[in-house]
Amino acid sequence: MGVTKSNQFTKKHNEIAVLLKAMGHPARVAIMSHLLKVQKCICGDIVNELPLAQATISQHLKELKSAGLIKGSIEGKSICYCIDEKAINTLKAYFETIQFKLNKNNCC
Amino acid sequence: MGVTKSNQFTKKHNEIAVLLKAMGHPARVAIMSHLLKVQKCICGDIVNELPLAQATISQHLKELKSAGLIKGSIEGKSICYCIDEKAINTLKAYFETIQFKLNKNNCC
DNA sequence: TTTTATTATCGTAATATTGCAATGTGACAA
DNA sequence: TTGTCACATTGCAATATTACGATAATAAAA
Repeated sequence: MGVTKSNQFTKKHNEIAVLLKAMGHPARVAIMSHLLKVQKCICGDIVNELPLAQATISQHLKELKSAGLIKGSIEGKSICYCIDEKAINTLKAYFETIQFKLNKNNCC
Repeated sequence: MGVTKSNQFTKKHNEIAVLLKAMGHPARVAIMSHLLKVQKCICGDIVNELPLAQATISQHLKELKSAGLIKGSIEGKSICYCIDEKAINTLKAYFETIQFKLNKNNCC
């Protein structure tokens, strides 16, 4: 065992889970937060901002990218990262919908 | 290694990460979705809805609860579950803020 | 061309997660 | 009191994640 049975769930549920899982780590939340704070794309000075080794940061960036939360484009010898708005829109809409439906429930 | 260095990050980042991580699994997204669909609190028929064993569902519910995403109250010999609005509000506000700040950036 | 800067990848160790069968527990019913 | 229902917990195997040092890889600078 130890394998998530993704094929048993709907496409939508898997899509949401992938995005949320990618952000479900304080380092990755911090990375997103930094990308947001500095405005525009950033040519990775993230290693200096976080208390993690370069290899670790690189790994976290890879996960964020493969989940579709950030984009990275090569700029000379460094790489510019920025948040992918689409993913944020998806997640915001998701929680908005939940909140809306919750308001129609009269419980708890 | 293999341990998340949570103490190295801010309280806020950890708080968000805990919530997102808890929802970062298709089964748990599906559970939330079901709780939402049936309206009001639900006396756990979740096992019948998902393709997972009872022990596994119980574990997922425990994680959702300990992260603060759902509440459970004993009702005779079964348990009524419902989504904790506070957590949803937190997450919705979080993504709303990101989206808002993104709009002020002119990049990508 | 050699060096330097920036990022990625590999290998590895420590730990966490996922999933389930089996078993435990507490409330109600018979 | 014995059984049953609804969950929780335990114990385990399989796999995933986190973190980092060492080592590529690539592009610009000297």
